[in-house]
Parts: sequence; structure tokens; C-alpha cells
Amino acid sequence: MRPEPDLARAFDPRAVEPRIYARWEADGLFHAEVDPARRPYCIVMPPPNVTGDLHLGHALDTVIQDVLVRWRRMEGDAVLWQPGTDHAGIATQAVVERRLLAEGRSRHDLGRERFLERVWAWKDEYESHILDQLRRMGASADWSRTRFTMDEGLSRAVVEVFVRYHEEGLLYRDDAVVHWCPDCRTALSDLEVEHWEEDGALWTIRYPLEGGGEIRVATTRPETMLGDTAVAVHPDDPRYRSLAGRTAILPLVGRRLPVVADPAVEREFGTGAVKVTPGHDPLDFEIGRRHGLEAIQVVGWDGRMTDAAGEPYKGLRREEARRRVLADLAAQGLLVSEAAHRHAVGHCSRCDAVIEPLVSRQWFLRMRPLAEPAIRAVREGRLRIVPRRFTKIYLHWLENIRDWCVSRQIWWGHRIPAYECEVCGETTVARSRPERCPRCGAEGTRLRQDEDVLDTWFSSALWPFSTLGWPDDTAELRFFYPTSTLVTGYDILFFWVARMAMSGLHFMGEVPFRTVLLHGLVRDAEGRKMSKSRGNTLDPVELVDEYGADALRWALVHGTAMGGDVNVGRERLEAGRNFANKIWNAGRFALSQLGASPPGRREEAWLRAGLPDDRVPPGFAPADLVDRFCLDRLAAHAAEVRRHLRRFELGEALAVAYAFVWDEFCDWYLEASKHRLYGHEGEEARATARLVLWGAFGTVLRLLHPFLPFVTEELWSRLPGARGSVMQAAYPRPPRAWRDPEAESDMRLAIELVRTVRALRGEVGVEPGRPVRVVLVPGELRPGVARGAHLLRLARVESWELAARAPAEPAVAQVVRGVGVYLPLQGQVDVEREAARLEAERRAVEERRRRLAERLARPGYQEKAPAEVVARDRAALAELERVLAGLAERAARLGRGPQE
RNA sequence: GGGCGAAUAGCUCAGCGGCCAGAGCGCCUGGUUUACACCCAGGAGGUCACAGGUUCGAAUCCUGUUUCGCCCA
Repeated sequence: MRPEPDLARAFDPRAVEPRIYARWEADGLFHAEVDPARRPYCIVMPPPNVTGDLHLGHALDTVIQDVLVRWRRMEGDAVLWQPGTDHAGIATQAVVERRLLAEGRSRHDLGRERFLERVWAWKDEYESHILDQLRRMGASADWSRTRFTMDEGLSRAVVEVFVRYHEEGLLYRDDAVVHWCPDCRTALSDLEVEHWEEDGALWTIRYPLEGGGEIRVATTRPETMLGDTAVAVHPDDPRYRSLAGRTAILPLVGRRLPVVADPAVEREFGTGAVKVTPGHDPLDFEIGRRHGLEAIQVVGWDGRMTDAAGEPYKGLRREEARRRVLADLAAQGLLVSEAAHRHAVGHCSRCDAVIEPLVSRQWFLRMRPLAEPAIRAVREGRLRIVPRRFTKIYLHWLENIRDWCVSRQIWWGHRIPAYECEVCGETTVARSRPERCPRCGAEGTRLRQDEDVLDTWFSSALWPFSTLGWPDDTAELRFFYPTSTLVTGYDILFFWVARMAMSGLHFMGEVPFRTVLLHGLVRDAEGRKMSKSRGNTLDPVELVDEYGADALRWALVHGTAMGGDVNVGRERLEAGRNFANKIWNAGRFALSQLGASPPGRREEAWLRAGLPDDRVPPGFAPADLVDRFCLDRLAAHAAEVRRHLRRFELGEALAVAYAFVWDEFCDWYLEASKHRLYGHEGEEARATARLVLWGAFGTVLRLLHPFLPFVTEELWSRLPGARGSVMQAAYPRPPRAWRDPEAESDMRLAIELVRTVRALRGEVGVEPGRPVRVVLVPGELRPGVARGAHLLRLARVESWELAARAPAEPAVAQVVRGVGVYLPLQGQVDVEREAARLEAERRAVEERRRRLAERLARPGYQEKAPAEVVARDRAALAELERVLAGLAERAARLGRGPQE
């Protein structure tokens, strides 16, 4: 039989994927329904930002989720994979502003309303683009439920949460030193600041004291001295105790500065005396509060010196002001020294600008009370983090959490639902614009809504319940919450995961997800971070075009450990493509053997055998060794794959499936079945072989489907008798009764015999095409040898015989598991070489035997080691001894020459 | 400064108490076998960073050292 003519020799993903995906969608196979009869399984997709294209990191995240979701669907759960996108406040606003800039305009030229229209247009464009990219990877999310963080419903959730936090006293507004990005022109949370070690300097400056003398202060930021309102020393510092209470004169400015004593001063740093700038340093701000000092803002919102900095500094950039201040101090002889100093400098995580600590009025969320339940949930195991090592990191962050600055001075985002009365100044937080000012009764038109918007993560923190309909009490919420698994990168453990845990517990009274599955970053083949500037990025959609989605998925999952970074280069993509092609060709072969006949009753039974609660159908006890071996391996590996999946070891699960399909299913089962499939052993044998092939191959497709959805679906659709989509078929749970240790062991022996003959042929140089004759001297393993010996055909053995002793004629030999394998090769045996080969072999085996014997003789071993380990070693030792005996016999014969 | 993690084949990585330590890629030798050269068969290649310790037994657990990486301040 020939392969079906319409099956290409190589798998062509481009010809197959769009068609298959379209059919899945058209058939509504991704759609989730609330179904109390089944177990719920829900994953909320981490919403990609609508800033631009997806990268390989998204692909990794998506593929992991899709594997889980497809698997659980096949297990019969009611599966919801909830998709959506994130508005990504600062980032999206920045890209749209950049585009405007290209037109020579700023957002202020457009005004808030028209600017937001532009951003919405951008969002619409990129959201659909992103969703298409996800589809290209094979993502089986329920697109009919796609949400966006600024949807009407999700916005309502944000307002509700803000108001409730406020009512509970958790949300407050205050003046405080915040991280200010002068380029983004907004306040940032602690998490949005990156600290880099930089080479700076520590300058020591002389501040004259009123009434004579001086005090020396050390600083890394001399330009802020223009805003100094005190000098501080430690109260217990003997060097300065007498100076507290005196007054210093601020150089360049002339301001009178009280010398205050405060325990916050680090005595070991610099001179032990510090300048106090409450307007530009959080620690100084605290000192200022304690001593009633004024906070003067000398660096403005734009990063330039303010009027308060005075002439000639106002209007200068921070760096310029620093140089000027230092020069002026030096000119006056007030600069004592400059020392090289490495220190951490805060940078905006988005634009890299140096962060300016500035005093401003912002909204803060009190985190301590919210963190407490989130800590307990993890400690008590209600929320599990995988891999476990991230648990400590999560707990440490929550235990040291600080209040969260949630207001942002940008336009794109959820506007803060706070209204200030123009008449009396009262601020009201409300679900909608109040009719009147609750304090003075002024008209609603006199109330002005807060101009600021909320941190993007404020809405993301609600994602697991806001997408399911909260604050309404929906069927989805009741059925799917808490969700099952959250899959995301460890880089947003604090930004997102911890905050979801807190808000979920607070508003739903339950963890938002039972398990957090963290993965790493995608790096290039050499393990370097991918970056546009380095030019080593790979675009996931281009990779899908080039290698196919299955190949991409394989590359991202195969052999990777959860929580670790994944290195992806083209070689890996090729390996994935090769695997998809391998399956494709195994399928071509299988389909060509099966023909188009509809399944009989036995096949029906097999199909059902994949279902969890089924028993082995009576028709499935094939007598042939190869069939029995196939079922045994299928049962063993399917169980192992499922075990790995349950433990979220997707990389290992795929590695197991891969090795099985390639090295056992294709290399041995299929090859060894050909003889019967070709009808060389009669019609009955052929029918059975086809039946097993049919069922086994269908099982392989089901087993692999979560990982390689396209190639498996394409082949499934051509498998006679396979109904519907492979997505809907049951995930393989072969019955235990398929396990067959005897078949496994016999087959392994046969495989070793075949390999031995192949190796011997190679060593002696028998032409690959030339048939040979083999004599087996089985020793004690006679039944097993006899059952598998016919497979020697796979080594081009035309005839074989079992003999009690080695053949008299010249032969090359090897001993395997105590079985002597002889290739009688008239005139081709080089006695010298053969003797040397045997001796080398004997030495190697003897070495192993010696080590094993040593272990068995070790004091305490036999008593303390588990019985099965000891038994295994004893068996291995016995076998090695048989091998040695065989080798010795062979060597002896060789020595005596060809004639007995 | 505090914490976490990693050092295993030429490269990138799995394995994390018990088989002669594995995979992908690379390398060497063969190959027009009626599924597949995106393939098949055979092969080379490793004091599992170093030093101690626990154990019948350590790549695997503990301690220390060295070198890298990441997170937090």
C-alpha cells in the first residue's frame, strides 16, 4: 500500500494550521459554559499590554496555559480560559504620545478628550492584532469572553474597589515624598523604580556656623543643597553633641539652618553630619516632619531647577545645576573634598530617567492589613506557588510591604472617582458624580473630578474576579472562582500576583487562584536576554510562519523546568519542526496501513478505553510480542505524562512523550510491525496488527495533542473512525492491564539482539544490504529469546537458529544478557582482531562486575538498603557473570581455532 | 548590605538519595530498507566547580570555598 496521495511527504504547517484553527473556532470548541455537573477548571490569561506586538515571553506564557487548558478539557473538566488585554497606562500613553510627536504635536495640543480618542483607536488596532497573534500560537481561549481592563464592566469594578477601600479607611490622600519620573511626568510606585549601581561621588562641603566655626556635611547630590532647611547630626555622636541647637549658614543661598539632632542620621556615613532637604529625600522628609522644617522644592516636575533654587540655578537641568553648584562652592573654598563613591541610583523602569524624589499629594493604599491575609493564604497552603522556592520571595515582600502610591499624573487609565468641591474644598469619593457637595451642598457642577488616573496594576489586581463579572454576582463567578491555575512570569510576582492575592482575598474572601505557576524569561540560544538593541529577538509569529506553531510550542516547552529561563534559538525550532514531521510521517504510514475502513466493534471499544472509567475491552489482549510491547509502553508512558502534568512538569511531560514516540513507537513498534502489516504472516495477524496500530496511534495523537495541537488534529481528522476533534477526545488513561512486564522484557532483549547484530555487522564491515545468518546460544533465557528472535529481521538477518553451543565455523560474537550472538562469516573473521575485541569487552564487563560485587559486599548494604535495590543488584551481577562466562567460552573457542 | 539561585558532554540544558548520569544541537562512520534525509543505523565525547561531612550508598542532602546570575534595599 502506498501513502495517501494527498498527504505531503513533509508536514506543511502553513497549509494546515489556519484551516484547523478556523474550524475549532467555528465549532465553538473553545467556548466555556458553567456546568455544575463537571469540575471547573479556570485560567485567567495574564492580559498582554496593548502597547504593541507580543514577544516570545508571551508565547511561553500562552503555550503553557494552552497545554494545561487543552489537557484539562480532554480530562473532561468544564474549562474556561479567560482572555483579555491590559490598557497599560503609562506605556500605552507613551507610545501614542511618541506617534503624536512624529506629527509635531503633544497631547496637550489635542486636549484630554481628543487624546484619549487617539489612544482608544490605538488600543482597538493593537488589541485585535494581539488576539490574532495568540490565535497563531494555537491558543484555545474563549474569545467570546475577551475582556479589556477599561471595559465598562471592569471599570465599574475599579470604581467599586476604590470606593470600598476608601470607606474602609484603607485608601488615603497625603503629601509625601514619592518617586517622580520627570520624563513621564508622573509619580510611580516603589516597584516601578529600578536601582542601578552607578559610579558617583561623595562630596564634603563646609557649612559655616553662626558665631564662628563650621560643620562639614557629606552628600551625593550637592544640587539639592539649595533646598536645605537644616543640618542634622546623631544625638549620641560625641563629635557633634555640642553643635546641636546652633545655626549654620547655607552656602550660596545664605539661609539660616538649625542644626538638629535626629537618630535617623547614620554616624558612619561621610562626616556623620548631613544636610537636610525635606523636599527631595524621603528620610529628610521624615526628619523635617519631626523638627517642623520647611520642605522647599528646588527640582521641578520637569527635572529642572525651580525658581526656589534661586539665581543663577533656576531653569538648569539637575546635572547642570550640580556642576554649577560644585564650581561655585569650590570658588568660595567651601568644597572640602570629592571622593569616588558607588551607589544605587533610582531609574524609571519605563524610560530609564533618573527618578527625582519629590513631595506631592497622592493617593495611597494601606497595604499592611491587605497583606496579612495574603501571607496567611500561602503559609496555610490555600495558595500554592510553583516552584516552591518563590514562596519565600513572595512572603518576604509582603512582610515588608509599604503603602502603595496608586495615583498617576497621566490621562490614559481609570480616572480616580474623587470629586473636589470648588466652593468648600471638600473631597468626596463616590461611585458616581455626586448631585451635591455633601459638606456645603454646592451643585454637582461645582464638583471637579480628580484629574489623575490609577496605576494600571490597580485594575489588573482585580482581573480574576472582575473578568468573571464582579461586582455583580454572576454564575461564572460562583462556578469558576477561585480560579485554578495562574500562569505568569516570576518577574511580576509582586506587581501582579501578590496584589491579586490581596484584592481577591479582600473582596471575594477567597484566594483568586489555587496555584500560581511561575515561569522564567525567554532568552536566546546562548542564554542572553533578548533585546532589540542587541538584535537577538525572535518574533513568535514569524517563527510560526517559518516552523509552525507546533514547532514553536515544542521549542518553548520540551525539557524545560518550571520557573527557569528558557533558551530558544533556531536549532530548537528545527528540532520541534522535526518532531512534528516525525509524527506526520508516522501518521502517513499508519493511515496508509489502515485504509479508509470504518471501525468495527473492537475499535469502538478501544476508543472508549481511553476514557477514565472504562475497563479493558476483551478484544484487547493481542498475542503478538510487538503488540503487547506497544500497549505496555503506551500504558507506562501515558501514566508518566499525566503524572508530570499533574505536577505542572510540562517540560518533563513532553520529554517523556517525545522520547516514547520517537525512540519506541516509531523506531521499534512501527518497524517491528511492518512484517505483519504487510501480510507476511497471514490475514489474521495482519488484522490484529492493524487494529493495534489504529488504537495505539490514536492514543499517541491524544497524548500529544495538548503540546502539538495542529499536527495531531490534522492526523486525527484522517484517522478512520475518529470522531469530532481530538480536542474533545479523552486524554489517554490506558488500563493497568496493558502493563506487561514479560513483553517489555522480551522485547528489550530482542532489541538488544538486533542492536548487537547491527553493531557486529558494522564492526566487521558487512555491507548494509547483505543478509546474514545468526546463531544464538541462549543459555537460560531460552523462552524470551525464542519469542523475540524473529525481530532479527530488522538487522537484515535472513535466518537464525538457536543452538546449545557456539557454532564451529568462524564467527564474530558478542554476549548480551547471557545470550551468545554469533555471526558465522566464512572467510571474513580476523581471528586476531576478534580476540582483541573480546578481550576489551571482557575487561569492561569484568570492571562492572567487580564494582557491583563490591557494592553487594559493602558492610551494612544488604541489611540497610531496600530489598528491591539489593535484588536488582543481585540480578545484575548474575547476568554479568553469565556474560563473562559466554565471553570466556567464545575466547576459548577462538583460541582453539576454527575447527572444533 | 540582605536574600535567592546556578555551576553536569564541545554548546544550551534536564536529572535533585540507589540502573554502565540523560536530551536537543554539534561531531565521526556508514546508508536510494516501499512513513520520514525535517530521516535511518552505528559511534566518540563527562574526576556531575572545589574541599570536607552525613549515609550501606551522594551529581542529588549538609557545611565551607571559588566563580557567575537574579531579586530586594
